[in-house]
Amino acid sequence: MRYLRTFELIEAVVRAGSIRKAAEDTNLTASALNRRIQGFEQEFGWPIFERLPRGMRLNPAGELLMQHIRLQRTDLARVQSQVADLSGERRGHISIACSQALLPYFLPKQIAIYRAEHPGVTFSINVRDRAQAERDLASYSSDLALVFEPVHLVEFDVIYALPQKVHALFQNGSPLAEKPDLRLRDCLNHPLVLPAPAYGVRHLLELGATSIGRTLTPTVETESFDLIRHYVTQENAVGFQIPIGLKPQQDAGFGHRPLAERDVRPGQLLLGQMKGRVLPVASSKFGQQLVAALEGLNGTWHTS
Amino acid sequence: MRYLRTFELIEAVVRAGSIRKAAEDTNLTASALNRRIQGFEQEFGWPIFERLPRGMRLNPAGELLMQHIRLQRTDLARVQSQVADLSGERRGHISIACSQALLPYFLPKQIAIYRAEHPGVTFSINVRDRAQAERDLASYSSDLALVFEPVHLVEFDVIYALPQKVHALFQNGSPLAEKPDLRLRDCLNHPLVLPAPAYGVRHLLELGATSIGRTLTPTVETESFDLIRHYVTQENAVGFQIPIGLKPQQDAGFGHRPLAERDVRPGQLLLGQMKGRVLPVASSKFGQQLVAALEGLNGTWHTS
DNA sequence: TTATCCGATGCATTTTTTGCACCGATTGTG
DNA sequence: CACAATCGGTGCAAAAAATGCATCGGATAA
Repeated sequence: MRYLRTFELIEAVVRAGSIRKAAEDTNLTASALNRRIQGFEQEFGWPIFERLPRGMRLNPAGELLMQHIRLQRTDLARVQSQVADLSGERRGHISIACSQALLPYFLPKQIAIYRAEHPGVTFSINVRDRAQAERDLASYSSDLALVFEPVHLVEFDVIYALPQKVHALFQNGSPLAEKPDLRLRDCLNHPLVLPAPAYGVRHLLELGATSIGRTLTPTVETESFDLIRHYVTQENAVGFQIPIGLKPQQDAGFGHRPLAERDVRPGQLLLGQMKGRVLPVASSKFGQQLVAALEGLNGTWHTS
Repeated sequence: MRYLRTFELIEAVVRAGSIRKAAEDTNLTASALNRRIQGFEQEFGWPIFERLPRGMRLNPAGELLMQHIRLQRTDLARVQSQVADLSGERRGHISIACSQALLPYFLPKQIAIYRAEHPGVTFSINVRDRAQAERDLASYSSDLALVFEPVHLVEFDVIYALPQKVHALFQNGSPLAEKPDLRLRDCLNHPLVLPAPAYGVRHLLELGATSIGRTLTPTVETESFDLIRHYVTQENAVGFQIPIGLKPQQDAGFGHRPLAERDVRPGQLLLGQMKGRVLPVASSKFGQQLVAALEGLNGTWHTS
């Protein structure tokens, strides 16, 4: 879009931090770029950058303008998506902020299903923790968020909520597989492989441990759910995950089963969007498909 | 704003209905304008106009684009207003859709009060009936609406609601001024000067008349509240208005008093904005001032 | 039929944008 | 302290884009 060029250039300067660097990125001369910025500021009525001896930085007015630029961009994308939709061809781009647990099975399958019917649609999958996901929505970086136990819930419209018990992962042949009911205290006797404190699973485990007067002392603490899954096959340790990221029969060398609800309360996997925002057609339809898929899981082992 | 020029031109073509007419309005050649439209359509990816033998008309894609253009414009205005606000000077433009009753006293006074403190702010006052007012908000033509008994109330965020009894207007010396309690049936014996059916006062009167088994047969029916006020000074007729458009002591040759509540239920004067929209600073502050002013009226004769 | 109004297009002209060379100012370094 | 390295800003000429003019072909109304 030619008429959005000025905005692109402004964003380039913001990213690069100086006109000269931004000029290289945008295949322009520093002088040309400089004058476009100055020209815009004149039209806009106020400077949007602070001139520092080492470059340019947005001033408060510039920050406000950036919000406008982002809104403008995503709203144009929405219109184009809707226009494509009414001419029959479903095009567009869907950007999702999601928890790691969705990566191995759920999202790949859902994306494949959607793309089978609408090959013109492309996807961005951004792995975000629960706080970042909300920021992503607020800055229009993502259309949909699918996260476990988000924190704030302001500016967040919940489209669907799927309950998820916390599952314990253990080596094949572990005695944990035998008990009629899996208690948290039994797990705590093993070495623990825990997600970092920012994650919802960890938060629920901390709550459960506190209520029985214990503290969690992780042997391995990580941000990678993948590592948790693989580590329990190496040592007789216990890891924790939510079932949507697990297969019903794990044949990768470990087993899993839900923790007793009285020890660790189930969390919620929330599908949401930014409050009040009208999504592009593609994102909206994909959201509907996700709701249907999540509804299908509800009541099955995936939620237990 | 130079970069919005294309949008202005598109709007000009929409208004004029043909490129050649729009070219005159915009001080351009038809050829230049034509090529800008074509250029935009190419960038946008789809035609936005239908080429008719007698001119141009928006196609469905164009209608969607117009929504975007309007949003874009008003959001830019919001940003500029906020920027002006943070640099101390309060600038901006406030657009209000309102009922006629607000014109004689209430709005002029409020605008004057606001402008005394913020001379940089300008106003548009658009007289709209209750249905049009909502459309104005939805199309971003107005920031605030101050209307009596709006109809739909979808997409409408009520900021404040002020109860308003329907008042009867009559010639000085009319027997209607004497009765201890003014009943609707007493008014119906006089010639009636009624607002057109689209107006809230008329609607409430119709309801009241129906409930006592009468019908309203207006001697004069008009869209002008001003005419109603003046007509009752000419003939011994009865007109109807809401008190916010009246002085406590009418010295213009007529008196007024509220109808009994059991005959005609009071309506509500609603201050509102479009649901979910973030208003520019100026509009937002003026809205707060209006709320304070309306609160001050509540409980006084203005609402009785 | 004829006159009229419409959008589209080739070509010359005007306006705008860009690149180049250079300035003054600030900062970090030896 | 000098010196090199950046930074944003500016005058001027070249390149690119937008515009105006003349004109075409098609549809419509009188």
